[in-house]
Amino acid sequence: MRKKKKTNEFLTEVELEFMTQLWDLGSGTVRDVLGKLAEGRNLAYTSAATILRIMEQKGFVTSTKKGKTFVYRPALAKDDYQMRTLRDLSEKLFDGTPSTLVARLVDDEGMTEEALEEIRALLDRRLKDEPD
Amino acid sequence: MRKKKKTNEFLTEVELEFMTQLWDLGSGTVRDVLGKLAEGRNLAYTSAATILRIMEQKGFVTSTKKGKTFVYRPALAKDDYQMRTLRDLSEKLFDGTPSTLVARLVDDEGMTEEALEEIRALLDRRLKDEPD
DNA sequence: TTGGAAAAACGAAAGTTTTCGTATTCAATC
DNA sequence: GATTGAATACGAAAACTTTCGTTTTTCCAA
Repeated sequence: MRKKKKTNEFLTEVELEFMTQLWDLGSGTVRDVLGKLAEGRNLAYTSAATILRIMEQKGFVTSTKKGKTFVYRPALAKDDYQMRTLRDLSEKLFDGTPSTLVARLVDDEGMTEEALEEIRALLDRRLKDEPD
Repeated sequence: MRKKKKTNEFLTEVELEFMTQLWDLGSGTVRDVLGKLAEGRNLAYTSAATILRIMEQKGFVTSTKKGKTFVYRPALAKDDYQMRTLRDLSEKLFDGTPSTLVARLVDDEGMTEEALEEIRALLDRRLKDEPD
């Protein structure tokens, strides 16, 4: 029996790179996305097209045809994907305790006072407005 | 010119699985790590040995010989790796704003009140004890 | 000392990801 | 209808990851 093909619910590195542009654009063609990639990134048009086609196969994006050109659109919201990713990371690297995750963020010297305040404000709001 | 080999500072999925055991054990042999993997995980001894050997090549672990057996040890602290990972994730998926990351955690319905309190306590401590 | 069990060394197959070339399709225009 | 420039379709090479089989080395007990 052939090994079962791994159906990953997570984006690969390049897929994330592309999806980030699509989230930003809302929707776009191969050329739109390609044009929005980082400066030094030299990727052939056909490569970009292939990546988007694969992403559609995997269900990460949908497409509609406009004239002869495909317009791609994210099939999942960035928020949702962010949360899914954090759950996974929390599980895999933080022993399932999200507070350890935040602890590590807070330990980070690179964090500005402002960012920290912002985070606390978020928590205060959540703990005040929605007491379980 | 052959393409430069990508020197990734991050663990692959299987490497993380192994490193997690090593962090927990402090140090261990191939057999120690293998024995600590999840129940249904059927991995040949030689596979485990290969993975640890590769991890050593990559600099993620070090080894010393005890009798005829290698004892492996993490070459980086879990804390450090957690932070490195969060920085990367923050950059790649959260537009470089860690507070968005925490926002997504806080939005998570699966988060317990207790975990939220814990996180706020962390922040209060950090903001109180170390005012920049 | 030596036979055997356990570990290491090594190579390679199989799977996945990333990239691109070539062929084909398509629509607009000449 | 033929031409042509742009897009899609497809296959495959290259790189990396995951897994394991075979061979070699090593220690120890009989």
